[in-house]
Amino acid sequence: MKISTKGRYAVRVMLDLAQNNTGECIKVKEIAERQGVSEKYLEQIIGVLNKAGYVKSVRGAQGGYRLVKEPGEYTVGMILRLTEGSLAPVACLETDAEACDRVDTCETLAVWKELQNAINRVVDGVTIADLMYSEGTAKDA
Amino acid sequence: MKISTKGRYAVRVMLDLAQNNTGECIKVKEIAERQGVSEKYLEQIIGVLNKAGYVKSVRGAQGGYRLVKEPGEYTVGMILRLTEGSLAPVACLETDAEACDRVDTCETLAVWKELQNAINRVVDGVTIADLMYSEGTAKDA
DNA sequence: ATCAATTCCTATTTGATTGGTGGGAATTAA
DNA sequence: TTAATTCCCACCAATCAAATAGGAATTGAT
Repeated sequence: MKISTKGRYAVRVMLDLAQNNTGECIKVKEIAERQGVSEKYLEQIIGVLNKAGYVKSVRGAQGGYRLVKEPGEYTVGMILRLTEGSLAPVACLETDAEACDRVDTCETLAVWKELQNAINRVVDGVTIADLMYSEGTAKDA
Repeated sequence: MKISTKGRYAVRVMLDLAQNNTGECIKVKEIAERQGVSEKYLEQIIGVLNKAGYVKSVRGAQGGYRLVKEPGEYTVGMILRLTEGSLAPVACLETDAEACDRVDTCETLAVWKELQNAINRVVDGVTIADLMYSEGTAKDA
């Protein structure tokens, strides 16, 4: 039940782009330095964000990346689902799941559904904009 | 972000013991047959439940397992934490986590904390007794 | 006393996934 | 033309998931 570095870094990349937005392109190298993460690895991750249209790339010298939309329009859930693949806590709840033959009698399915809903409510309720000025203070804790 | 078979099977074992309780010992073999899962694999899993004192074993012929407490006293969270290890969505929220040097400035920590709380609320709010008569109907869905 | 059923213990295996690294082609502003 | 950058893909090491396997220890029944 862990979110992988890929998903976490992706959120941090989006947040970094939002916080350091000056209208200019931001290079992977800069993000990697600020975030303390391998440039090569981030390249891959931001590539996914790019293909999905979450960021816009400019190739060549003086190139880089910028957000396509406003920070408030990206939920953490969107980013995680894109990079992690799925947030379903069990495979049989995935959208493309092949039917489990126990689905009609599975007494545990109810818990996993509740869990999935709870997870979705959190990640879909938080946007990059929400993270921009929070300085590490959780609503709860 | 998946719950492994180990955790899921553990919940099903506990539920099976609860539903098929006749006062007699229940053998791993029976559970394996009912649940459609490898006997040898279940052996390992129930061994963990046994060491933790969640079930009581009787060795030798005519031996088997039974629940120690009432079904209502076992939450899904207890069982999952025991078998999965931890339900924290990121390593830095684990109880024995070594401090991340970004902890003071980490803007994303707040989301992970919320997520963890949401997960805990669900799994700690559902007991084996709750699952016993549900027949696959989720509160939501 | 023996036997068969059962739990208990631990090693091994297979495949997938995670978390990267590395090389180099393509693109483009200066 | 060159240097900076994105883009693309192959590869790798370590870890984990999900079992499988073999046999020792225990015990009720005969």
